[in-house]
Amino acid sequence: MQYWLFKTEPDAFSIDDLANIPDQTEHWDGIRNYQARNFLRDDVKIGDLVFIYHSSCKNVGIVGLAQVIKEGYPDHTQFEPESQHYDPKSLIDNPRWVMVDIQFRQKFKETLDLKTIKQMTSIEQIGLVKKGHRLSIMPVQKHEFDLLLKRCVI
DNA sequence: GCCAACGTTGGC
DNA sequence: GCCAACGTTGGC
Repeated sequence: MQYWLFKTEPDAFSIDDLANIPDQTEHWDGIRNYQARNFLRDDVKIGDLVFIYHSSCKNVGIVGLAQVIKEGYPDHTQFEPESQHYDPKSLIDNPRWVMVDIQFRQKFKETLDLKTIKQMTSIEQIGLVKKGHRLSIMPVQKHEFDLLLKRCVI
């Protein structure tokens, strides 16, 4: 069992959107970064727990928890010319981009904001607070997950 | 909206 | 395979 952090812009898709879908399940499409793709394709497994992180918004931080219920499979939007994520170079019999399905687990009472996360010790290794921090899919170590979850208001 | 820090692209 | 130009990300 592994732990992850998925970023999303709440204006496009938020933790509330996930919670409000009838089966509370959504495919995490649109990832167009090779490192993130490799995580989705090779490492994200059924049962893994996922922090949902809101970026590019007023209240940046971890907002909730989801769980992986389907492992990597082709992201259909890469083949849709009208999609913002269309990739004309991707071949139907050799898809370049994959996605996973996740299901809502809980929304925290408060956002665990980035500022707080940065102030936490023993968490320096999480990609989120390292230089760059641009991956939209990143692994979280178990001890980091435990520390972060402990700070979340459930 | 700014801008630093990246990743990607493409000419050579 | 190098690397400059370009596009994107994301906090502020």
